[in-house]
Amino acid sequence: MTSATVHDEAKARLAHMGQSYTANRRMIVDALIDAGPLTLPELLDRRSELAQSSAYRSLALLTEARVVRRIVHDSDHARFELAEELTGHHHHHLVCNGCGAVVDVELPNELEELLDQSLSAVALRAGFVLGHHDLDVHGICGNCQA
Amino acid sequence: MTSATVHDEAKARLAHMGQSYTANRRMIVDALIDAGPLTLPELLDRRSELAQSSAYRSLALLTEARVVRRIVHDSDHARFELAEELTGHHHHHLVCNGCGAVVDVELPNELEELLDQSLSAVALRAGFVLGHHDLDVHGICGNCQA
DNA sequence: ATTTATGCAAATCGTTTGCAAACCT
DNA sequence: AGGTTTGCAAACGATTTGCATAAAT
Repeated sequence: MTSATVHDEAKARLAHMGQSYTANRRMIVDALIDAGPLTLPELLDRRSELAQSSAYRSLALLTEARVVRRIVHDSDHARFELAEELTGHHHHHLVCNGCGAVVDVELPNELEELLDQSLSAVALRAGFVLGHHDLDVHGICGNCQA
Repeated sequence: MTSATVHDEAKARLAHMGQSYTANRRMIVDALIDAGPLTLPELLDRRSELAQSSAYRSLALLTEARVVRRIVHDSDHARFELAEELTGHHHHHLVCNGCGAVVDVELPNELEELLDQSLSAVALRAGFVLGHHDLDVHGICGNCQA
C-alpha cells in the first residue's frame, strides 16, 4: 500500500467521525509510515514542531478513528503504530526486553490459520466473543546484545 | 502442582535472592493461587490486611524472584499472576476488552511447537535472541456481553 | 540489638485536561 | 464571525519511595 493511500484512508476514517485531517495529524501518520512503531518521545524527536499535549491528543483521536493502534508493553511509554487495516499486513511484534524497541514480523499464512482455528475453539469454550489476537515475542535485539 | 509445592518453590526462589518468605508475601501468593490473575485493587479487596504500598513492594520482589509475572494490557492497572514455572502450565490469555478480566487458556502442544519453530526463524532473521512469547486474545467475556 | 519488613504520606512521571490564543473557512 | 485545533501549564492517577515504627532473629 502506498503512502498516498494510507493518507487517503486516514482522511476518510477521520471524515467518517466528522473530523478533519489537519497538518498535525498528517504529520504524525507520516512519522509512523517512516519509522514504524514509536513512543511519544520518539515521535517528538522526529517531528519537533509537535507539542507534547497535541501529539497525545491527535494520537488519541487517530486511535479512536482506527488509523493508529496503541500498543502497550512493560516499558515506560506506550507505542503507537499504523493500524493493520491501513497497512494491509497482519503482523506480530518482536519486543526487545533491553530497550523496548518493537519490530513488526509476519508469520506464514498457514500458521495464522491454524492459530485462528485453535483460538476460536478456546475462546468459545470460555464464553468469549472473539476479537483480534496479539502475539508478542520477547527477546533481546541486536543493539542490546552489544 | 499442589499449593504446598507452589509455596515451597516461592520460598526457595526468594531464599536464592537472600530474601525471606514473609507472611505478606505468602498471603499474596495465596491470593494468586485462589483467584488467578489479579490487579492490585482486586488483590487488596481479597486480602484487606495488606497495605497498598507493601503489596506493590512485595509484588515487585516476587516478580524479580520470578515467582510472579506482571502482565500489562491497555487497562488502568497491571495484573499479576503466578509465573508459569511455578504452575507448570504454559498458557495464554483471553483478555476482555470490556472489563479487563484475564482468563488463562492453553493451546494444543502441537500448535505450540509449530509456533515456537516459526517464531525462532522469524526472530533469528531480525537479529533477536529469543525469549518467551505471549499470545493474547482480545474479545468480550460472558459477563460483559450481558 | 541489629537487621529487615511494613505502612503511612509524599513524590514521581506518563498521560490527560482547562483554557486562552491561533487557525481555519 | 463561528467553530475547531493547538499549546501551555496545571491536574490526574497508578506506582514508587523516604522515613519512622514494628517484627523477626
